[in-house]
Amino acid sequence: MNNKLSLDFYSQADVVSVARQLLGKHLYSKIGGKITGGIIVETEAYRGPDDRGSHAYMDKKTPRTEMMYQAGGVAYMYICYGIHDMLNIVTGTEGMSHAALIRAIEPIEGLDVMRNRRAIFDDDKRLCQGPGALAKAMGLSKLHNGTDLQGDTIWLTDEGLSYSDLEVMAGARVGMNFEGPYKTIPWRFYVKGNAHVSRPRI
DNA sequence: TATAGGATAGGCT
DNA sequence: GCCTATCCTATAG
Repeated sequence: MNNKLSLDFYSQADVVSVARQLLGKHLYSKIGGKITGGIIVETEAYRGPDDRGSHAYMDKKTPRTEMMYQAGGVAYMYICYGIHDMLNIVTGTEGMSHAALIRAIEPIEGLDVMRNRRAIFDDDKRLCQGPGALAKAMGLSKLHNGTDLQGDTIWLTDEGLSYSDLEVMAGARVGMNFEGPYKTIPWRFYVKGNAHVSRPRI
């Protein structure tokens, strides 16, 4: 596997473009000696400091957001609603607080492991459908915050698959509970008609 | 220190 | 469709 995404990819300045480019890339994790992974089919871009939806809005620096300011190519993970772990890909250069949330993958590797972690045995399309579900299926938690994506714990590859603009939908991000332009800005990208995309398909 | 609320998912009406 | 578990984080006092 020599087709890991490079630092050049992660250091791109435009996180919205990166989120779009991530569709079709493969995401893998190796946790407890078990490899799981699949094709990214849904992402969202978070562009601090101007993005009100970002944890780094207004350049907010806290212990939690610290990882978002690292140079691109590491994981930013945090817990949402006390229950769900979220996996983000940090992008841009050091000091930029940009990140792309991975919301859903189409599982292709380690299906049995994912079924067991999720305790779902009769509906594979639900295994990684949504950011919390995906992290659980792949064995990821906020313990993996800061993981270097060039390593062998979490990594992304280009397997030659890409989706054309005709196959991709852009819409408002999920869970934006505030008012203003960033509530509805179309920074959520997903593969049209793909069964593994999470709920709100609008 | 105390407390309100969140980039969700699953179960129930 | 509506409801809420669950606990960490951020912010205020």
